[in-house]
Amino acid sequence: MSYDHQKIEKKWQAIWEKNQSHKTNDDPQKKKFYCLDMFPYPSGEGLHVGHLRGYSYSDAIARKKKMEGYNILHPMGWDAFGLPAENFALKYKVHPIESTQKNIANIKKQLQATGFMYDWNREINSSSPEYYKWTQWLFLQLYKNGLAYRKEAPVNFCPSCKASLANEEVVDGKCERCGTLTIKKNLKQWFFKITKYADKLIDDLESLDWPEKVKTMQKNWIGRSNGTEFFLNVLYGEKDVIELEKIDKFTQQWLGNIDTIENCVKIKVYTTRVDTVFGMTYVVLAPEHPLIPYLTTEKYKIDVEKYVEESRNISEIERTSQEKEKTGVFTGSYAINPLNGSKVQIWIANYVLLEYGTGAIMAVPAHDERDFAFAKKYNLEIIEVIKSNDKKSSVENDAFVDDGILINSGEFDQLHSSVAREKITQWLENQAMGYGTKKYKLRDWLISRQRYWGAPIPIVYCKQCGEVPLLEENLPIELPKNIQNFSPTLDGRSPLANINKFVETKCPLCGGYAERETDTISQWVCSSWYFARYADPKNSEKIFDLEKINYWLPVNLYIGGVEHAILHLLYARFFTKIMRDLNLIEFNEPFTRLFNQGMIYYKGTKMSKSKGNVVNPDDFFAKYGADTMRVYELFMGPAEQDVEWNDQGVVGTYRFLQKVWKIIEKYQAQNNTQKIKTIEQAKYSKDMEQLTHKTIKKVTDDVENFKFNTVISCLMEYTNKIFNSQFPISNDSVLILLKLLAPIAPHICEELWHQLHPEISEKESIFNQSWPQYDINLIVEEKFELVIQVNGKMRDSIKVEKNISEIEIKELIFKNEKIKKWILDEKQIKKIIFVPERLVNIVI
RNA sequence: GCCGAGGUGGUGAAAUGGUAUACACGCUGGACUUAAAAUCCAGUGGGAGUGAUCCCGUGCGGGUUCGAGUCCCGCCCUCGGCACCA
Repeated sequence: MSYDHQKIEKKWQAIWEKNQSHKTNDDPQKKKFYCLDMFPYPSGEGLHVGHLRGYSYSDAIARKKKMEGYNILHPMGWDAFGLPAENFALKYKVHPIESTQKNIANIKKQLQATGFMYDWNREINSSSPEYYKWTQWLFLQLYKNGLAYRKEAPVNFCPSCKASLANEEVVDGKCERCGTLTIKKNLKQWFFKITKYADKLIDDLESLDWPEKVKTMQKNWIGRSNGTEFFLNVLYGEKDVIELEKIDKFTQQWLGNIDTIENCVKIKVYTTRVDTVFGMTYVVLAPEHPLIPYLTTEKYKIDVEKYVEESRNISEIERTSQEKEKTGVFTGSYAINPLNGSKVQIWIANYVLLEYGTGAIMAVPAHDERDFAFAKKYNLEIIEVIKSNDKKSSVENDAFVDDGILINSGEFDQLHSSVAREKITQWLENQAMGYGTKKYKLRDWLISRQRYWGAPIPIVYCKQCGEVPLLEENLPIELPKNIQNFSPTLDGRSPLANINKFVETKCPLCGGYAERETDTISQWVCSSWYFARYADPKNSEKIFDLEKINYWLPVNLYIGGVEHAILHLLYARFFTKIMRDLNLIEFNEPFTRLFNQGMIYYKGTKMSKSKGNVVNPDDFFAKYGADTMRVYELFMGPAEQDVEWNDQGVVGTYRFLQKVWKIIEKYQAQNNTQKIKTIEQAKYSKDMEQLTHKTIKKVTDDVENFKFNTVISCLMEYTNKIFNSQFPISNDSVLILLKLLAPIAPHICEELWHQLHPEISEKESIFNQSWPQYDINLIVEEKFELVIQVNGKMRDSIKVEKNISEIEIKELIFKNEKIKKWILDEKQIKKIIFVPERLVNIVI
């Protein structure tokens, strides 16, 4: 019987299904391992072999861990809400509920055909009311704890998706999904206060076994900086102070705690380089800064108004253009440097952003590249206040931006930058003119979407009571199903707004007429907590049971693409911290270890159906089988690296599996009762035993380190050794080969295992066998290959006893014909380097 | 510009500072076959030589070392991420 992959793969998938082999039971007595894949969205295009790479890694790890005796949680589910699913439904004019179900069924079939050991009893679907009930419930918990709020703000809006986006969903000013340039739109939107957790989200990264790249990306995204905020007294024109009463309420508020100091207007600036404050030669406000009208003098009014108007229009369209030419305009007013009392011009410029810091900066052209470029352009003064150690550099041509020794800085001269920052901040604090503070680039998370296919936000608006959260017992608020038109609208309102039956409701507080919030919750929220639900997926009373959470969570290993480095992984960490503060869980970080598998390219680009360059798993499985695909995908190259799919390369792994099959055939055909007869055979048998244990060690270690490509090459070598031998195959070597290969190629190994054990029932499985252990004593060799080098170049190698002495080696060297050629006279030898159990190097 | 990863045969790629190119693909030759496929065997970095052998070789230029793909310094290129964040 030859290797019929189609037959055996179908056979074992059916048997595993029938016996519920992959069902996970909570068993507090057993050590657990939670191995999680990022759940996919149920795309209408189905999966291609590129999608299956990450799943193949996690399945191999999960199966190996199972053989090592762990209780495994290896679940799968669907990130079913959101734009892709909805757009698919709109395109094919079906209801998203229907298309989502269909797409899920299709992908599930593909995953099952690949033979992954998911426990489908725990399948979850983020678009099912049983699930989004708890998404809504979490929203209410955030709301009650002041972590969800509604605010009118200029938000990123995608004109093509017709929905608002979170900052994280805007890449280079474009919609992360469809690539359309986003616009700013003033909308009343719901936000989650992720900024409250900024410090924890940075600091807790330390403890995680994650790729450094991802940690760095998150750190940069949160963008924490330490600096100083301080106030500058302001003069309207050259000499008049502006009294606070003359400023409108909004601007007063915006300026913050200014009125606690004096009764006149000050500008607040933020800097990380307060050590350079004596080099301040002007101050810059962002074009949207609310103080501008109060500061602009008559003489400059026309210029300023024109500039502000222009930058308002430009900022929306040209924000993303590569050429970021700095422009600006003088207001006519001045600010006073609190450190030395010098009077500096107040400018408006496009390179200062309102949203970051205080929307205003002190400009130190000598020590900041942007200020330098601006000062050169507008001919503003440049004062050097930091001396570099490097005598050659000067602030004539470039800003000097490193730390150094202060000069031209009064009492702070001669201090190093790092000391000066502390001293000057202290000085400002003593004068009540400033303080040390931290700033973040991270903004609060915008979660409302003006789309149909999402969980409705559980809030109503009542004429009497205002904004009212729904009662928990009334959850879920279900999406209306029987509607004709769920297309997004152009007016920035959700399609739900047109469904009176949905909108009109009663106020939970007063019972009077109220209207529902019609925006839905971003699908990123749904995926921010799903990993916890798998521990208790069917609980209808609680979001999950704490005991179950305590057993299974956190996730031991999380596998997925690097494209989620910021969005999903940041949101999930944020939700974990919230759930912990709500005492729903007792851990701090959701994913202890993260692994990002590389992408598979095909014909030069990323596999995708729209580009027509996919390898369809259904076709592939028919030709070579799921096991071959799994072996090939892991063999292609290092797991974290992008790799190119090669149709020809596949056959090598197919041949490998066939060879494994033939070995078992050969083993079964041979007479296994024969005793070892010859000396050669005895030696072979000993060498083979040693190789077996070496192989166990290598495979075990490399799987742990995700080096599956070398795991497979090692198993290929082992297989070749067994296959090419003229001597009978030992029982040990075939059983161990099958066990080591089983996590990667489960079907063929299960089949061959059963062929070797015809007496056991099909309920038994190779995956209930224990992972092979190696005996370190058997790996140790008595002899080794001694490399003989002359001047670092290998000239010969000889097999010698392990405990050979240096004197004995010397004798061997001088007897060696090949080496004699290189050494004419022993007096030539300068020295001899001995590397124990490895080599000897003769230096002449 | 800044941060990160990488650059090794015809190709995918191996290599705790110690035999560079394991494993696999492809290619060449051979066996089997009427033939092909499949399978099996041998060879396969470049150069010189009948040959044993020798020389040169891990993006480029230096350095450390008995010995460097690996460590250090300075460049070049590719790919990812960030980018007026004061």
